[in-house]
Amino acid sequence: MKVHQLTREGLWEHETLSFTLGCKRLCSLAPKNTNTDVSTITTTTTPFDLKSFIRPESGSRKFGSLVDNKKDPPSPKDQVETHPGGTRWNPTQEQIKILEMFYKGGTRTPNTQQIEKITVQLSEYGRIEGKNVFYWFQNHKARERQKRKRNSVGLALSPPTPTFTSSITFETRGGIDQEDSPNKCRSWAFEYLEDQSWASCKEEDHKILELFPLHPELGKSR
Amino acid sequence: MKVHQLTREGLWEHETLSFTLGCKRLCSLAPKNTNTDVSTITTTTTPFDLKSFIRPESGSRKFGSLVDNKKDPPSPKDQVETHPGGTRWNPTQEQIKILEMFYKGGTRTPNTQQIEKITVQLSEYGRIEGKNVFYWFQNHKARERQKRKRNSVGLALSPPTPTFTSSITFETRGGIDQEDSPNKCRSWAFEYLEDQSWASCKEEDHKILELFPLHPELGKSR
DNA sequence: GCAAATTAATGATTTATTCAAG
DNA sequence: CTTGAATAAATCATTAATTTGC
Repeated sequence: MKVHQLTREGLWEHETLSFTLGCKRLCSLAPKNTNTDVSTITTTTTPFDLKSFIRPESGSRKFGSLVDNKKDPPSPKDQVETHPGGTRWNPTQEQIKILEMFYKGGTRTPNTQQIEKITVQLSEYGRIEGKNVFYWFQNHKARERQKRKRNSVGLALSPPTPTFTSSITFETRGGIDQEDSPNKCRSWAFEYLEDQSWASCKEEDHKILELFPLHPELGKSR
Repeated sequence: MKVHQLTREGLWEHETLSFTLGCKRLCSLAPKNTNTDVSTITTTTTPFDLKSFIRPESGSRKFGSLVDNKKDPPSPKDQVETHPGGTRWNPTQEQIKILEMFYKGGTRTPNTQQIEKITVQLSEYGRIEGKNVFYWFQNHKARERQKRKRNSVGLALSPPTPTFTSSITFETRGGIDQEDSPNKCRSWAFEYLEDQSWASCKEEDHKILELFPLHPELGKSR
């Protein structure tokens, strides 16, 4: 359904400077042996899925020395549900469950640290990358939003009882589950690039994590 | 799939795991001594601007062993223009110049590798982070777009000559400077997290960069 | 039963908007 | 008022559910 729109008109030719690169499209075929490195405690991914050489960028590994805590295959129900081919992330039941717990707990736009934390934990149940976590929250939030909107519109349009028909939209309002507001503190993944405080974070987990309340501010939503 | 559908009505109370985090808002006050580490060749930033301890997360450095190519103070015109206070990036003339070159060369949404490359290069002229480069392209693209739209609308609305009034919008059309289309290959910064192929990239710069054409595909624009 | 065809979900990207520093 | 930074909305694309004809 819905084929791609239509290509823009341009025909562009070259990049002035010789920057080129590995096409992500292709890369995505390679599993790109996730976490392991930066992740801290319990990582579970396989060392490297061969085939990773399909992907030019991933080239050589990089400081493999660093955290060489490369266990062998995962633990729980390992592969099976973890995108075997290596394309896009396919969350397992447990992963979804945990993610939803966070969501219900109020997490909407986790910052880099949170993302990595969550990623590490979820990696217990299958391969997963930080970006998957990030995207999940993005999408989940957006889709809850549109679902709610759709509902409210539906209710507004459909004639019958605008009265409280029990809790149809449950507690998705008020109380804890607010739109998002706080947490704008989320920094971006590039932080890893610049100051990879993550590697060191390992030892300060608790110390750091307790420094700030999860919802430091509440006003200033947008 | 589709299972978890309505696990929602839960009541979650606490975040099972004790995730909390460091607020980015605060962090951004700290310069967070950029690149140095990951960057490859010619890095120029100062080792670390002290004051970085304002930021809780940045804690200790991290594998300083890895690329210890930490030169001392920059070279060209060092600090001066590089956000002294430490808030947001304030590009120097040279940086803008180079960025525009890339833009005119056709770069719109550089991928992680490109970003880092560019960042390294630009860091010659002042402090800069990968995300600055990313945002610059995002904003520049968007604003060129809206500028163009505004112009075309303006022309459409204002009665006079819809004929070619020379090149008002210069080469922002056709030829080299197309909208964006390709380059969807851009991967996200999280890649650094997962597979930090960057560290190794240093030695394979040319090798890797020449593997793929910049605009591998042309259809499927959006 | 089962595999191709279709549809529904949802992961991943890009674009549009908004916020706010300077 | 320009523009760096960040978020939300829209869109694309792939996977799994499901339907359908055999």
